[in-house]
Amino acid sequence: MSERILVVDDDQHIIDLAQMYLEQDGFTVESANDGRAALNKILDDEPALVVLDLMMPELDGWEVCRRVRAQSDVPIIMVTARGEDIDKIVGLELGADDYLAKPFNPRELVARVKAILRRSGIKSSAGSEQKKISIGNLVINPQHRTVIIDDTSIDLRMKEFDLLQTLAENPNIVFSREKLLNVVWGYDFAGETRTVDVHIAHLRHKLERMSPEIETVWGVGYKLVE
Amino acid sequence: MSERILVVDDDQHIIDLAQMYLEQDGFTVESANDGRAALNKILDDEPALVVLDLMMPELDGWEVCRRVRAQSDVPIIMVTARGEDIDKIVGLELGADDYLAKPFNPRELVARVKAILRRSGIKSSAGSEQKKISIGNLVINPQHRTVIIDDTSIDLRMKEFDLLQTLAENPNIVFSREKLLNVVWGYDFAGETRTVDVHIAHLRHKLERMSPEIETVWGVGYKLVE
DNA sequence: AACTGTTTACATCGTTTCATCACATCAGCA
DNA sequence: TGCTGATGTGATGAAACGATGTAAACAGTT
Repeated sequence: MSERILVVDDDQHIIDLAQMYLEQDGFTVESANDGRAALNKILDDEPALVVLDLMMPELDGWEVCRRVRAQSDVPIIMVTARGEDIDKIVGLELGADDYLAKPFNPRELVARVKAILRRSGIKSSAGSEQKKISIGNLVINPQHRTVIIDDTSIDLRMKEFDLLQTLAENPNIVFSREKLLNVVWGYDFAGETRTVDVHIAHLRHKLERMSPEIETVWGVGYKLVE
Repeated sequence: MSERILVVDDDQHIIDLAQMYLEQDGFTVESANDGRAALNKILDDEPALVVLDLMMPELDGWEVCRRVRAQSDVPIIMVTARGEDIDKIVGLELGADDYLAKPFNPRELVARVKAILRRSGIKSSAGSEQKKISIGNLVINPQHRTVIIDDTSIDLRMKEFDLLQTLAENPNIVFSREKLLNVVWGYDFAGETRTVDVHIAHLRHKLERMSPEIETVWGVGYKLVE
């Protein structure tokens, strides 16, 4: 039986992205688009954890958090725009358990959800540790953030690693540049999609001896194929 | 009361073609065949806009433009042979408001004239927006450059669309291949008239379900009949 | 300065669009 | 009917366009 996570945001795109990643790790995701709907779902459905956007119509995150806390100890991860007063959010007036700055990397969201659930003593049915990925002669260890090809360790930079991990988690699946920007850079990264190309080029250069290859799907994006 | 446009060119054929299309859209057209006559007309008659060929006997377009600018802010569209130094023309030394490369499509000339007049805040008495064309089960939207037959969108290439639009704007009127080349390809397109036939064939194939038909008028040309 | 990441600039590649050719077919006419 | 020039249309190659690869310039951190 998997934990139910409630994701609350007025932007459906963010919900979709979070949902995709949480479900991939074995969670069940419910969603709400405004504070009032969120409040109802939290009290009625009793999710194991709530991801709550601060800025919302109807009832904002602060108010939802305050009202929930009056009746429940459900863990809450607050999502905030950068620059908002972080101190007030965590552990203080509001009693949120953690926070995440926008734009967030969905993989980081998953990591925090797992961390909080672990801390709360709830045993996640989702494999609580990230597993090694092994494709051909490529071995990725997400815990240590290391990449090994034929027993040789490869030194990757952060973006390169995230990019490779994303592709390797779903081999043979094509990722558009936009999708990669969403996942690796965060959902509202404002820059050029061409940036992806440059990191792909770096990866190809460093991973010359890798047996799975990063293939270009013309007009669409990239995929990793064995 | 319609705007007066002055068209200046040493080739009477170009003037005639431009005049036909501009008048069809509700403008009044005056013309001049050389730079000196142009200068006089501009200063005496004060047209709302000037279409000026760069290459002319007596006074060339550069010189005319320079002298006009000394006394007047009348919008000028410069017509140039391809490959001439565009940057020098628009907004720089010469102060022209727009330019058009030869050979130009008369429909595009009309569009630019309207755009400039709109930008200049002069309200065109010509219906300033292109209207949809609807014949039988055929609907053409020139703004979006879309073609719909029986609620099904048809994907046309640029030349195909221009050709169809030209025929559909004057249903039951026969267009010779030369006329179609003038209007769709530009007035001094040098190629084969048979090129028209090929595009007509493409159109007939794509528009099989269209109720108006493209008819061949033997020895003359094509027309669209309901 | 060293390091990382982003953007820019230009070369290259793949696709689409177009013009022309080649040949088949057709309309008109004797 | 047979002839002739006009038209229909698939095939082909060239050009235009847009996508991608990649080095190098630039910007921000540490």
